[in-house]
Amino acid sequence: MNERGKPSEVRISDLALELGLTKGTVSRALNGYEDISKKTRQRVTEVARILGYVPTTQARRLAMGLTETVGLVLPPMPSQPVNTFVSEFIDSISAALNIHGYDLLVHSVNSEESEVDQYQRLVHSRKVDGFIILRTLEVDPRVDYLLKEGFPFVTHGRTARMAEHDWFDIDGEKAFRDATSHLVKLGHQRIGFVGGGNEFFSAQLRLKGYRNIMEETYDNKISSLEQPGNLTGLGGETAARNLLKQNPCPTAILCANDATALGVIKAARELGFRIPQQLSVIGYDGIALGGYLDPPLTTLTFSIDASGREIVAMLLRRLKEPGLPVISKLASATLKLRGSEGPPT
Amino acid sequence: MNERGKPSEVRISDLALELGLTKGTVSRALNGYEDISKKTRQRVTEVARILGYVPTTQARRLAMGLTETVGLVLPPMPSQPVNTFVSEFIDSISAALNIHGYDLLVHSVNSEESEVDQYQRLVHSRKVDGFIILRTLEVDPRVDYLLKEGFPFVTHGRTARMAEHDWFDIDGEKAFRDATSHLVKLGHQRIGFVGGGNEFFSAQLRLKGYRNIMEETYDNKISSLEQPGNLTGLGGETAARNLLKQNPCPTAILCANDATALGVIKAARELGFRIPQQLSVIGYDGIALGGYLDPPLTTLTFSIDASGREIVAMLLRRLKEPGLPVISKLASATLKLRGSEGPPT
DNA sequence: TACAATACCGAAACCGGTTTCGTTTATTTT
DNA sequence: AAAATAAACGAAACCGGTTTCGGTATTGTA
Repeated sequence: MNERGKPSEVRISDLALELGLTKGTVSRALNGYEDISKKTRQRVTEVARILGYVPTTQARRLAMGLTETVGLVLPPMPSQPVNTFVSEFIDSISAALNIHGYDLLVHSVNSEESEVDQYQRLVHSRKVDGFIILRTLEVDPRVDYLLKEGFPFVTHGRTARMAEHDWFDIDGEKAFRDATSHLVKLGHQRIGFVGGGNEFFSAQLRLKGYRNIMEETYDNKISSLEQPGNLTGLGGETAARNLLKQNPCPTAILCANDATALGVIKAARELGFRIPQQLSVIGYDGIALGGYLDPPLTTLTFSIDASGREIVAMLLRRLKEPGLPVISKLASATLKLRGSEGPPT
Repeated sequence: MNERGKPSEVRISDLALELGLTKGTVSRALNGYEDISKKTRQRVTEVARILGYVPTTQARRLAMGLTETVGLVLPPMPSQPVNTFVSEFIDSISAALNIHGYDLLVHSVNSEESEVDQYQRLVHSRKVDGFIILRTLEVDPRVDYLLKEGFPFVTHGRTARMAEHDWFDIDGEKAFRDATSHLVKLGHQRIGFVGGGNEFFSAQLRLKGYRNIMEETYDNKISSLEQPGNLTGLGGETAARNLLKQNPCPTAILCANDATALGVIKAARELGFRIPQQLSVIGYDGIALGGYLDPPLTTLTFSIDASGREIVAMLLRRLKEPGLPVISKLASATLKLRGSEGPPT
C-alpha cells in the first residue's frame, strides 16, 4: 500500500485521470456544483471513496485564500501552575473548532520575543484567520496591536477597550458580591480580600464586587483589609500573613483565585488558624483539586467548556461577517459551597 | 495602511515588480541561493524589509511539499482533571517546535468519532508531518494505525510495540522501587498499592517496581495489598476503603498517580486515619497543588518541560531522517519528600 | 582576438487544489 | 427544421510561493 514512510496518496489529478475528466470538473463535482450532472457527481464521489481521495488541506486553503485556523498564544504560566483551566479550555475550543472544520494552532512565547511579536508573526505569515486571547490586561498590548491591524479576535476577559472588540467574560463583580454577601449573612464583619495584580482587569472587577457589598453593608470601607496579590499561591501566603497579624484580624478572607486561596490557607494553618472555625476562606476558579482539600475549598465556579464553546461561536461569527457590530457576552459564576467557610466564632 | 479588516499584505510578485526582477529571482535571493549576486541579494533583502514582506506560509509549504506542523490529539480527560500536565506539556512542546519553525496543531476527539479516526483524518488531509502521542496504552490503536501507515510519531510512554517506534518515558518501575524502598526503610511492612487501569502500560510498570521491592524484601507478595484504580480521585477513594478495612491494615499506601493519592487521603481521613502518623501516602506526578495539602503530598516528580523538549527533538530528528533506527529515551523521576509519609507507629 | 567557462538572472513548470469563462452537445421553443 | 436555451464539461487562469533549466553578458584562458 505504501512504501517507506508516507502513505501513498491520491491527488485530484489522479482522480481526474482515472475518471477521464479534468481536475476542474472533479473539483466541482466533489463540491456539489449544480453545473455537473447528478450522474457524474455520483460517479466521482464513488471513485473518490474507493481510491481514498482526500483533498490536501494546504492546497485547498491556498486556493481559497483562507487558513481555517485559529491561533492561541499561551500566556506565560506561573512556575507552579495549579489550575487546569488552560488544558480544559484548549480541549473545549479545539473540539468546537474542529466541528466547523477549523484547526487550533497553539504557540507559546519563547523568552527572546515579546508576546506581541508572536502575534505579529502569526498575522504576517498568514497562519491564522483569528485569535483567541486569554488573561486580558486592562491595557492589553495584544488587543492594541490586533485592533490596529484590524485583525479578528475574541478575548476571554474584558479590557479598557472592550467597546471596540468582541469579548466573553465571567461576571466577576457579581460573583464577588455574591460571595461577600454570603459571608456577611454568616455574620462576618471583618472580611479580608486578597486580589490579583492591578493590571488584570478581572482582578479589579472582583475587588469592586467585594467593595460594593462592604460599603453597602458597613458603610465605611477598611482599606487595610484589602491586600494585593499576584494570583499565585506564594502571593496568597504573603498577603495572608499581612492580614492575620492585624488586630482585630479578619474572620474571613476572599481570594481573587483558587491558587491564592491555597496560599492563604497554608499560611493561616502555619499561624495556627483552624479553617473554617477561626477563618473562612473562599476562592475563585472552581479547580477540581479544591474538593480534595481538608476542608474542601469553597469557591466560585463556572463552566470552562461552555466558555470555550461560546468564544469559538463568537469568533466564527466574526470571521464569517467581519462587518458585524461588536458582540460580547457576560456569563455568571456560581458559588460552590464546599466547607471552607462558616459562621465566625 | 490597511483598509477594513485585513492588513494590506505584500506578495512576492509585488516585491518582484518593485525591484524589476522576476519572482523566481526574488525567491532565490531571499533564500540565499549562490547564483544570485551578493549585490542583488542585499538589495532584495533591503526592499523586502522596507515593504514588510513576509512569505505566505501556506504557499511556501505547498510548494515545498511539507507542513512543518506537528499534531497533538488530546486524549479524553477525566471529568475532574486535577493535573496540569497537559497544559504544561503543550507549553513546552509548542515552544520547542516554534524555535525550529514548526507549528503545533491541537485536536481533540469529539464524541462522534473514534480517536483513530481523528488521526486518520489528519494524516490523509496532510495537515501534519508527525504526531506526539500521550497516555499510551499497552495495546494502543493509535500506535497500531500510525505504524501501519508508516507515519512518523513519538510517544510519551511505552507500548507493547515499543521496539518498533520512537518513545520517551519516565522510568516508573525504578520510581516505584525507590518509593517502596523508602517506605521499607522507614519501617513499613504492610505497604498497599493503588494502581491504574491495566490498559495503561505505565501503571503496570509502576506496579512492577512496587512488587520488585516487596518480593525482594518480604519474600512473599500479598496480593490483597494491591488494589486496582483508574487514575482518578474517585478510584483512589474506593481503593483506599478496600485497603483500610483489612485487618491488619496497611500503614502506607503507594498511589499510581497524584489524583489517586488525593482520593486515598480523602477516604482515609473520613475513616479517621491521621496522615502521616497512621498512614503514609505517596503519589506520582508531582502536581504543584500537592504542596498545598496538609500535610503536603510526597510524590514522584519529573520535569515536564524537559520531557517535552526531548520528545520534540526526537520527532524532529525522525522527520529529518526517516531512515533512522528506532530511538528511545528513559528518564527518571525523583522522590520528592514533602511530608505525607513517615515511620509507622 | 577568438573560445570556453563562469556568473547572474529570466522563463516556465510545479505544488494541489478552486473558480471563471467558454465551448460543445442536448433539449426546448417557435 | 432552424433558432434559442439549457445542460454538462473542458481549458486555462489563479492562489503565492519554490525550483529547474536555459540563455546572456561577463570574465578568464589560450
